[in-house]
Amino acid sequence: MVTDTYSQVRVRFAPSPTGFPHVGNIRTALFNWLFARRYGGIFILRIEDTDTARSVEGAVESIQDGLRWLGLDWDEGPVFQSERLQLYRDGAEALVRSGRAYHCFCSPERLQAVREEQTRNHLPPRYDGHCRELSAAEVERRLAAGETAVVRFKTPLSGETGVRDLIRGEVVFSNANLNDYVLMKSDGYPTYHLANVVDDHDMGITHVMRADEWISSTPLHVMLYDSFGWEPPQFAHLPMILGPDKAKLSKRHGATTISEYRDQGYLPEAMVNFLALLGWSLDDKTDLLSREELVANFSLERIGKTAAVFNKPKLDWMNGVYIRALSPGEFARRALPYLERDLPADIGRPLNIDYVASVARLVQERAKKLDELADLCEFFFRNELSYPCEDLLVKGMEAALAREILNRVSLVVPTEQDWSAVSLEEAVRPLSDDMGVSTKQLFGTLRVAMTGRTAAPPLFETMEVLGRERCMSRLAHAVQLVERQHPELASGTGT
RNA sequence: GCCCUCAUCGUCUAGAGGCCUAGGACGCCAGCCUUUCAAGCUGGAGAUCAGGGGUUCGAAUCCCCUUGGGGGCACCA
Repeated sequence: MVTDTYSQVRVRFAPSPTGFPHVGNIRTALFNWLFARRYGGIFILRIEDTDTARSVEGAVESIQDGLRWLGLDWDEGPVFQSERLQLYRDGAEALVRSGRAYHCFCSPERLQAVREEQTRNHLPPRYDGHCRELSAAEVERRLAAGETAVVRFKTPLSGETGVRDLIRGEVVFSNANLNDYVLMKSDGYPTYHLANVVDDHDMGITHVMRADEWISSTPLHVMLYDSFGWEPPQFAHLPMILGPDKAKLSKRHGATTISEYRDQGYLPEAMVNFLALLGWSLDDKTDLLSREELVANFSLERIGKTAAVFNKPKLDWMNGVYIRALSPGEFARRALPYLERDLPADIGRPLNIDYVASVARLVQERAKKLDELADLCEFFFRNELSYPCEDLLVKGMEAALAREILNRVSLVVPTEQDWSAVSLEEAVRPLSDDMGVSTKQLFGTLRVAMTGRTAAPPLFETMEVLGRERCMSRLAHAVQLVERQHPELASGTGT
C-alpha cells in the first residue's frame, strides 16, 4: 500500500509575510496540503518573518484567510520564525565553530563596490572572500570591539553539489559557481536559507515542496544539512505559474492576490480544482475533480515540469460549472453577500432572503462569477426601470403596435391568485395569433417592459417572481413611455 | 554576463519507442434547441509534437547541438 511508503509525511507551507498571497503561493500551499492529506500526513503553516524591513501589516491574516477560504486546514502552526531566533543563532554558531561558516565584517559599501567591479568585468556577482580567512583572534577582537558582522557559509571552492529532486531528477551545481551566502544578518536575524533549513529539520519536514524559483538555492541548503550532520528532506520543485505574458506572476498582471478571486465571486471549490490542474493532471480527459477526488488521486509523479500560464477564461468556465452545480438554496445563500455588496445603494437593505432565492433561481445558470449577479438581476429589485423607448419596438415594429401589445397583455394577464409562470404563458401566448404578431416580437416587447433589457431570464418566470402589481405598473410605465415618445399616437387610437 | 531549467493546438494538458494520420479541456467558429440571454447538444477549424542532427526495423517519446522561453545570481524571501 502506498500509504506505507509515506506514513511519516510532514510538509509545510512557509510563506513570508511580505505581501498578500497570490495564486502561485496558494497553488504551492494546495499541493502541499493535497500531498499531506493523500498520505495521511501533517500539514504545517510556518510564517517566515525574518525580514523585519519588508514585513507587511495584515499579511499573516490574509495568508490564513486565503487558506481557510479554500479549506486548506493546517495541523500545526502558525509557527513564527521571529519567535525562534535562538535556534538559528545556535545553528550559526555551531557552523562557525566547526569551520563551515565565518564572520564577515565587510560593509555594504564595500560589497557594492565589489559587485560593480565584477559586473564591469562580466563576472558573476559574488562575494570575494575578503573575510574568509580571518584569524580567530582577529575575529574575536573585532567582535569585542563592537564591529557588526554577518555570518557567511564557507562554500567549498571546488567540487560539485547534487540536488535530488523528485520532479526534476538529479540537478548538479558546481561549487565554484556558488556564493558564500549570508546565514545571519547583522541585525541578528537569520536569512531565509538558515532559518528554513534549521526549521525544516527541527520540525521533521520530510518533503520540501516549493516553487521552482528556489531550486538554485537548494545546493546551499543541501550543504547546510550536510554541515549540520542532518539528513536532508526530499525536494520537489514545482513548476511556476506565469502570467499571460509568460512572465513570473506579479501585480501588473491584474488580479493575482487570492482574496481578489474571492471578491470577484469565484467559488473556493472551483478555485481548488483549477489550481490543482496547474502543473498536475489526473489523466488525459478529466478536468472536473472534487476536493475528495483530488485528495484521493494526488501524486508527485503526475506533477509536470513545464511552467503554466494562468488561463483565466478556463477558470471562468469552471467556476460557472460549479455555480450551476450548486443546489438552488445553496446558490442563494452564497449569492446573498455579493448582492448585498453590489446592488446599488438606493435599493433597500437588508435584502429579503426569500425574494433573493426566487430571483437567484433564475440567474444561477447565467453567471460565471458571483460579482456579475447584481447587474444580472438589478431590475428585480428596482421600482422604476429606465431604458430607451426604441427597445420596446422589437424588430422595427410600429410604436402603435408596441402600445397595443402592452395594453392587450395587461387585459389578459391572470389574477393575483392565479399569478404563475404557467398561467401567464397560457394567457399571453395566444395574443401572438390573435394579433398576428410573432412571439419574438410579442415576448420581446414584453421582456423590455418587464426588465428594461433585451437579454434577461425566461420571461414568464421573471414575471411570476416580480408579482402582479409590479408587472402591471411596468406595463403602464411602458405605455406611457411609448406615448411620450410618439405624440402622434395621442389621438386616441388606443385599444 | 554566469548558473540552473523547460520546450506537444492561442491556453491548461494526455502521451513514459510501435495503440498517434497526436487524445481531452478552455477559448473560437457553425448548426440544433429556443420568446431574448445563458445553459445544453452536435459538428468544425486549430500542433509537420521549437529546429537540425543522430540511435533504432520504427521516435512526440532516447542522445547531441542550435534556438526560444522561464528562473536564479542581495545582510529579500
